This record gives sequence, structure tokens and C-alpha cells, in this order.
Amino acid sequence: MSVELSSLEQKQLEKMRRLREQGVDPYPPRAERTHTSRQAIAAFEAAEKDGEPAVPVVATLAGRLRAIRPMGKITFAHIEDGDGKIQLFLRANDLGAEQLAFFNHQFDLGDFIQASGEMFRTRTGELTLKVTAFRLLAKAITPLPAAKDEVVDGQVVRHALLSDPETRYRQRYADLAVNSEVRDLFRKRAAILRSLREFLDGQGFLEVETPILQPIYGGAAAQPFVTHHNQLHQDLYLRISFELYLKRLLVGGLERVYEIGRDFRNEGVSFKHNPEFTQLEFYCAYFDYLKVMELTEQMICYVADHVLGQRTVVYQGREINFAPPWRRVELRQGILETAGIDIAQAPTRNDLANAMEAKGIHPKPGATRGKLIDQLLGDHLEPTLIQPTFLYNYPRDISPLAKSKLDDPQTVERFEGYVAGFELCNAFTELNDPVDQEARFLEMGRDYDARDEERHPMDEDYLRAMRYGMPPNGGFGMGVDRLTMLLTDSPNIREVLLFPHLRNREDE
RNA sequence: GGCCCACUAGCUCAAUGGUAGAGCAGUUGACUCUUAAUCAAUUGGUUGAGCGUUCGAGCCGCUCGUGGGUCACCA
Repeated sequence: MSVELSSLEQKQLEKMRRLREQGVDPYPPRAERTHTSRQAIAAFEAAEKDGEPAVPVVATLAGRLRAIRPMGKITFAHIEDGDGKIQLFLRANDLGAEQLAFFNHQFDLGDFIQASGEMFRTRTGELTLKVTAFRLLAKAITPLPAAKDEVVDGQVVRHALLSDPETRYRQRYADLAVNSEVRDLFRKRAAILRSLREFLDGQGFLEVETPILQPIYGGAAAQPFVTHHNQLHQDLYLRISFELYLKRLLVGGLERVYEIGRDFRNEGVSFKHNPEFTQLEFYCAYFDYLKVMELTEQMICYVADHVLGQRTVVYQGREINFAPPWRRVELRQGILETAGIDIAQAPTRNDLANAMEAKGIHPKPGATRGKLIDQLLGDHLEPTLIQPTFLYNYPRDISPLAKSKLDDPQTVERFEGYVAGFELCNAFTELNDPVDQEARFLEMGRDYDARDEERHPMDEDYLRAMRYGMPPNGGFGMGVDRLTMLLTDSPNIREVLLFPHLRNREDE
């Protein structure tokens, strides 16, 4: 092995080799399991009458050794499998002293074993397997981080649990192995994804898959990752959004489409940003942003109902209620109330910058009017949006793919959903006018510095698609990781990613 | 990228600038209903890396690394 092993690991490696010399395969290819821990307990309870089963419940269990308590001529142990933990009871009377000593000395915490016998109740009432045969399934070389559970008044108290975030994220396998609530969190994440699909499928949406490697990136303002196809001599970008491909599908006659997948943005990392993250986008022909708002409320409630069984959740100490209708706040009004500036009274970039200066707010140098509005939103309004809120009607120049309002061409029909002080989703009445769209692309190129990597590249094929005719439609995008944070009360996006992005370590 | 904090045994944590410790895990032994089993004994350290200050550094200073927080960035 290339890495240096600790003395404990070297001892275990030596133990494993000795077992092999004794004819014990430390990694046999097959296991026999008749019951999971839960199934064995359920089978006993079903057969049970007055504390005794009518017929013996014989089971072979398999799992990881989590506790061994030798007591002379008997030994208690716990193994953990996918369903939970179950106790084993081994007796010299049943197994012979030699077998019991083998179990006590050759098996270690973390090993996978299988054990056969009859289910019974101990004097304390715990359903337990009385073991008549056992076998090693996989030897552990590295000791699991010590974590013991103590039950106090029905509550499980963890001792010396693995808590160092770096180890937990870098060695997620160890984190999962010893922290059962981490396993539960990722089961919940899977349930969230399943519920989102169920809801959208039920609404007649078609799940599709579009390219991750794209010759032209677009649909969002973000720096892309660049890669290269060797044989084609072609630079490619990892997608920063699905938007432009999904809307091409509306041109093709698919009226309701959605995609759940990975987006990649080459930007800073933070408690709510990971370089790759899971995005949900859907597009719905003949919907506008108001209908998308209602669909959003229904969808989030559907997920909450199915995953949590309720529509409220406590996030970082504050109760959040997802029940519709969510508060609706016009962006102009929200900024007026929190920053004291009426953006409608500041029609140009300089007007707005002056208004901000007058309030003691330093406008970002070089920012467009839209970016200044975004600054006011992020600094003043966003932190106040704890309960689910739709902010709506956004400035045109930060929304190049959204349709303008009929009575106000400088404002677009767009909303963002905010919960717990951060952005959860983003949606608009999609721009389907190819002439206006081309003008927007050109505007973006003008307004942004030519070196600004976030400027929107022109996508000629997208414009061609739109010229074939795109039905009016409402589009929606949501960070699934952030929804998962909310529903699992996780303060950090890394908690809801199995393998969050971390810097390389020199020693690895 | 800036600033702040952290990094000590496998895990969780101690240690006035003066001999690096505890609990759990490990090892050895006792124990036939235990469950953080208990009891007795015991192994285990390049204190993140390097350089410096000092008679003497886990502790003070500098550089670097990693992580966390925060700001910047992120429609």
C-alpha cells in the first residue's frame, strides 16, 4: 500500500494475514442472508405469543460489527445492517469455548460478519439472535472512528462521535459508517428528488436529458469550466444551466419538460455554493410567471408533505411555513422598504448610484443599473426574507432571457423565491421573440466589459430555434441542494452533498 | 482573493514558556443476560509542515498547508 499505515492498521493487517494462513478467507465472495435486522425482529414479533414464538424463528443475519461485550463464557455483540442494529448473543455452551474465543479475539469492530441462529428475547426484552454459527465476511483494517451510542431516557446520546468536518467530508464513507443520521439525511435527499419527479410527472411533464458538454454555454451569468475534445480538436464547456436546450424542446413540440441534473460554475465556494450542484429546471408551454409561482408553491408543498409529512420545518432555529400562498413582494417595493431607495425614481445607472450614495451605500464600481439593483437586493432585502417569499418584476438588463412587461419595457416578468434568507429558485415568463432575444444578447455584449467572463455569449442556434416559433411559456430553476438544506436543517451545502468539493491535500 | 479562528494518540478533548495527559478504541487478564458492560493491568505522540526567538516552545513570532467562519465574488 502506498500510504503509511498506523500501528493499529499494521496490527490488523497482520491479523488478517494470520487468519488467511489458518484457512479463514477474510474476504469470501459470497454471503448468505435470510433476514435483515428489521425483518428478523418483525418475523419474531409476528410468531410471538406471550413472549414465546409458536415456532422458532431461524435467521442468518449479515452486517458490520459495532459493539462486542465479552463476559466470560458468553458474549453480547451488536451488528448494524441497512435497516439498523441488532444484538447477537453467543454462548460457550452453544458454540464451544474455542469458537467463542475465536469470535472475541479474531473479530473487531468494523468487520462485516454473518451469524445464524434463533431469535429470542433477553431478560431485558431486547430481540436478539442466539448465535449457533458465524462467519467473517470482510475484515476491517482501519478502525472506524470510535462512536458509541448510549440510550438515556429513550434518547440516543452519541459519544466521541466523528465531528471534524474535514474528515467527515473527505472520508464520507467513514462519516456514513458511524453517523447514522448522515445516512438518514441522504435517504431524505433521495426522497426529495423522488418527490420532485413524482410531482412533475403527475403534472404531465416529460423528464429529459440535455448535453452537459456544450460548445456554447448560456442560460445563466456564470463562469464556466472549460474542457477539450481531443479527437475533434474542440473546446467544450461544462453547462452552467439547462435553459437554452430545454427551451429548444418547446420549439420541438414537447410542451412540458424538466431536467434534474448537475450544473457546473467556475466560481467561489461558500456555505451555499459548490462548483457542481444539482439543478431542477422545468419549462411549461402556455404558462406565465404567475402560474409558475402557483406551481412552485404546490411543488414545494408536495415535497414537504411526502418527505416530512408536514409543511413546516425548523431551519436553523426558525420555523418556516411552506403553506401557500407565499408572500409576494414586488422587487421595487421590497428594496424601497429595506434600503429606502425607489429604483423607479432612478431610471439610469448614475441616478441609482447617486441615490445609493445619498443613503451612505457604496455602489459597486463599474456595475450596471441591474447589478446595482442586485446589490441592493442582496445586501438589504434578501436577509429579511425568512418565510417563503416571491420577489417579482426584475430589471431587464440582468434578465436577458425573460419577457418584458407590456407596460414597462425596462422590467421583465421574473420572480425569485427566497426562503431563510437565501435564493431558492428563479423563474420567468420566457422570452420567445427571436428579434428581441437577439437584441438582448447584443445588449449584454455592450453593457458588459468585453473581458467580463460572465457576459452572455451569442447562441445563434438558439435564435434559429426560436425563429421556428416557440410557444409562450414559463420557466423555472431551483437549486435542489438548497431545498435539501432547508428540509434537513443543514447550515451548509456540504452537509447535503455526499462528496463536496474540497481542495487537494499535498499528502494525499 | 482579504480578514478572523482552529489543527495535540485511531476518535473526542486536556495541558502558566519548564518531564505531553484523560476517556473511548487497541492489547492482556477476570467475568454465563450485557448494552457507553464492569473491573485490573497495559501499548500508543515528528503536538499540521518548516524556519526563528528563548537556557528551554504544544504554547511566542514569521512563512506555508488544510479546514471552519466571515467578507468579496455569485442575475
